[in-house]
Amino acid sequence: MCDDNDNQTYWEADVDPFTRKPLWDSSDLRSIRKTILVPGEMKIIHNEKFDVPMLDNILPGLMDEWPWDYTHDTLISGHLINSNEPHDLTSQVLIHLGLNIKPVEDKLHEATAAARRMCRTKAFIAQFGQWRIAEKGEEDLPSAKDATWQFDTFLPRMVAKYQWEASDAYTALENRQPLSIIEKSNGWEWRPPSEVYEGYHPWWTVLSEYANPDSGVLCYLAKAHHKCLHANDLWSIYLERMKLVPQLCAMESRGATLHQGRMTELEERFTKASEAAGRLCKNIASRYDNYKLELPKNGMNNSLRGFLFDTMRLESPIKTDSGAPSFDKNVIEHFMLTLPTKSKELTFVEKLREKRSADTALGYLTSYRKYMLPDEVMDFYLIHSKVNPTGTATLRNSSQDPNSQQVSKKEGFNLRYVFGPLPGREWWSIDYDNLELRIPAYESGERVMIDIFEKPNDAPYFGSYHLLNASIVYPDLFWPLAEKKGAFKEKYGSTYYQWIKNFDFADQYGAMLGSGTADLAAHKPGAQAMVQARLKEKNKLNNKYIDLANKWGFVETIPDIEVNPRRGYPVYCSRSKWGRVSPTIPLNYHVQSTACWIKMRAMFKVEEYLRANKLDAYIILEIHDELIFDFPFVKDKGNLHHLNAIRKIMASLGDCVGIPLTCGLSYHPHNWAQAS
DNA sequence: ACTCTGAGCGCC
DNA sequence: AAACGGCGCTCTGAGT
Repeated sequence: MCDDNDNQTYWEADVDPFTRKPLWDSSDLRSIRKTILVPGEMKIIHNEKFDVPMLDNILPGLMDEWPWDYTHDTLISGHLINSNEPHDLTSQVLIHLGLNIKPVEDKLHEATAAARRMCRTKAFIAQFGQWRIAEKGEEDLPSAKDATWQFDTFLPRMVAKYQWEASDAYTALENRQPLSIIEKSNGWEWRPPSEVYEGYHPWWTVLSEYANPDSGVLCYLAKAHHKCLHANDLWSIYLERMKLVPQLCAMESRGATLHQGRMTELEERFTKASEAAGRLCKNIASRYDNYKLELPKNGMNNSLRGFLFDTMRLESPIKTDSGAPSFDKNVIEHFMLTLPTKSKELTFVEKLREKRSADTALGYLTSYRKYMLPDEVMDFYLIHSKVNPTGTATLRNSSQDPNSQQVSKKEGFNLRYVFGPLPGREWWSIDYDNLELRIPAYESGERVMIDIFEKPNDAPYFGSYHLLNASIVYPDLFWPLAEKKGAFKEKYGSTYYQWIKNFDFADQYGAMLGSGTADLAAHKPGAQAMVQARLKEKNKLNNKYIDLANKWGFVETIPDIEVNPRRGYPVYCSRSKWGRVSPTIPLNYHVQSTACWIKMRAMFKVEEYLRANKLDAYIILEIHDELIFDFPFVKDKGNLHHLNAIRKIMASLGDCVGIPLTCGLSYHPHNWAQAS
């Protein structure tokens, strides 16, 4: 089924590496997948009545045989079966059941869009008044983004009803039945049913015709998923993973608190900064042949582009993905270093940077305003970000509306300042130390790295991976400063230390030897080759996972001895059109996902601890390798013993996958920005 | 009016 | 052929 050659197709690799059985229990996966590209017709489970019938009417007996007492989630199982595939119901049903419900969805979309258009016409408004149509940016629809029509799926039926009840035919009819609405080029008109076709206008039922198969197929999909999970020894992993659902729900509904006063304070400061910088930019531009610069609200627009590249004739050293000259923060950094001091150009670039930073921060604050809800305590508000445990191709959760995993901690723009505990509460955060470095280090047995983690107080590295690499890449600069803790960082904080940090992240995230990006970050040709020569074991591990990914299509997390010692969570790696997995992906996915598996298991045990001790304390935010806690305020860090216990629990989860771990603790009594 | 993409930028 | 991983959000500007 799966031989190791370059021409293997995407789905031929979906084989369990242990049993060598296809991960797919369906009869012919290839033909099913092909149907994704060929819209087909599905037998719609249709009910003649207007009202959506009970599920049991559609699928008799289902309720009796199905274990509904346990919350099953096809998103969780779908992700476990193939982390890299679309997990929306339409795609999953197509893949696992060979049913295409897309046409029903499309019909609903078409009808809703048409109804929305109709409601906006003068004739309609004259007859029925102004109806409210969902629009982007409305205050009480904060999560309405592009697919606003989805908020109006009730509309076709409502329009049909109003049109029918307003018609003369309706009142004239003894045996009252809804008529059909016919769209004509000159508007809308009514015809009695006999002139159209037998039955009703589709708008009466377009929503239920969408909803019925939607709920119906879900049951069969769950069955297909479960079969697949059992067949591939993934059931225990699934059950463990399902514990996440109620816990994330609880986290979401509790929310995080923020203080409006602090928010206003920042908004005022950033608004002033943005306006001042923007004015200066425009003034400078006007000195170039009276250039009328229109600054974008953020990022880039044609006016700014024209001024930078055509009028000022700046030559960007970096190109965007599409090959156009870029002017992002790296380019700005470049020009700050190279443009002549006191030149108009330099001032412009500086001011543009100030404006962008202020605008970006303001943008985030605006989005927090959009989503925040009043709390019971004066001037405090709540934000309930949505957490999606199947939102990434790895085991990370994604966060949405707003994304609370990207709250700025930039100097001068630290937005964590607005978040913080209510009066009478306090926040704590615990994060893993070097989680994503420790995993490959211990897994590969890379002694040099392990020593750093195990001797955090010893010279020359004092527990710092950055310093290790600095010693390899800049030996002449490093070794004279090796004996004193912090000396290298102090002397080269904005140059070599910063560069080696950038290098480390590039290397950690898989920058390829030969591409030169890591070397560029380190400002030293050959840097990556030097580091890789020292870290042979880690390099071998990288190659191992690249090979595995090419062979099987996925890599696995390190097996958890408490859940399933035989296999880990399979994480699928996408292939390029030439059939091979990009070599930057496999180790990355493996490490990132193992890290998140550990953190997820830790969350369960921490929750147990909190409840077992009857604490009025909660996990309120999760940021990949970090948990934020809301505790009742106790003076003199009176909760410290609990936090230390939790820290121990979190670290102990490393034992399940054989990675020794430690955690760091921060105390936020006033706000999230301030830590002690 | 709606749809889609690219660019830019925040976090880990 | 080309390689720095994972995300979400906003605005732009062109296309439909």
